[in-house]
Amino acid sequence: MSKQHYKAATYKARTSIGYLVKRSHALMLDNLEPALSERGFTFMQWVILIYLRDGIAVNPRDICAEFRHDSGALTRVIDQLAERGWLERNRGIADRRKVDLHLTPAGRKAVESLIPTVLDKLNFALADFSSTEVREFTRLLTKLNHALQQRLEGAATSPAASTEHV
Amino acid sequence: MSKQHYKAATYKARTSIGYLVKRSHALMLDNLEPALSERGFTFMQWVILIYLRDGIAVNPRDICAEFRHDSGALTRVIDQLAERGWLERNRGIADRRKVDLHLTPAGRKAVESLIPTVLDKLNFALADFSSTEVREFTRLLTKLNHALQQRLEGAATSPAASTEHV
DNA sequence: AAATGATATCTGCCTAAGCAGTAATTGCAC
DNA sequence: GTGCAATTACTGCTTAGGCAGATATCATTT
Repeated sequence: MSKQHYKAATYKARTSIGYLVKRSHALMLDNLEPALSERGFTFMQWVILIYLRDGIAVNPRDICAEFRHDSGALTRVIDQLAERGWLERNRGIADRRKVDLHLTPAGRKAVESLIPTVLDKLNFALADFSSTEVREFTRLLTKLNHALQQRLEGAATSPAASTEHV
Repeated sequence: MSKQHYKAATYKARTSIGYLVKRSHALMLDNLEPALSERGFTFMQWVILIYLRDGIAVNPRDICAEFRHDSGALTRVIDQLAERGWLERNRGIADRRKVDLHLTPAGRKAVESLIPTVLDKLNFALADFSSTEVREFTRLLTKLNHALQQRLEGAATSPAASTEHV
């Protein structure tokens, strides 16, 4: 049985982790998106480009899993990026179902030029935080993600798991 | 000048607060939404109902500000909730531009019946966390939100503020 | 009090995300 | 090896969110 951090008698939505995470996400987007849009990029386009830079070569499937984005929607974002010459698609050689994505030189240049802007916005958001706080914040978020990822995967394979913790 | 928590030379998207927050948000939704949908509610419907329960009576404007939701989209979600008899709209008495929202008895019953499900999912997500961790996590998220909220409001009134921190 | 500007809600339009179904390919059981 | 289930990417359809304008009301200035 899981710990009872929240109890019905005392629960207020606005102090719950769920609400706070949702709000943080929205505020971070509002912080970043205008800067990207000025340079002609959407947030999802940026996400894919930076992921390609960090991961060298990847398939749409990996991006869907990492960013929990819809597979159909992703195909269309990749279409846009390919049309503008920032990445290329190649059928996977080991597994022909897959599509290997890699940045073109122009794409690499574009993403590198965006990085300072994004870092600036990130540092802007965390200006009041000490290094220790950022480190602890990172640790807690990673821990939450890791736990949820594992639990959700488990629930997908065994439907009974959804009530298992009740 | 803000602290330089992130530097271009060492930046990896997957260890940044921005990415981690986005991912947490997505995973929390995946955790909660199926349970709500089983009971015939969407996430946004739940959000409005619980906010009304906590805040007694509120206007759409407050919900937009709190949840950073589009005003037009919100009108339509409220339409749905009103049609199903869970809340009622009244023109504001002090200010006739505003609309006062309040739960009907049926609406209150509905939201109360959903709370255990939601708490269960929240506790499920935080099962590995100690009380101290949850408290610190809450504090850090609140701090981030508060900082961003203030900074974004400032940027809205004075456009120069967007580069002020560079 | 008249005029101007700001605020709150709503409406229509457009884009993007979510969902279901398809085709191609692979892995596995037998 | 054949058959069957699972995986990957894509396509069409539906729905919800984002954006720009319209309307009604209020606040402020003169």
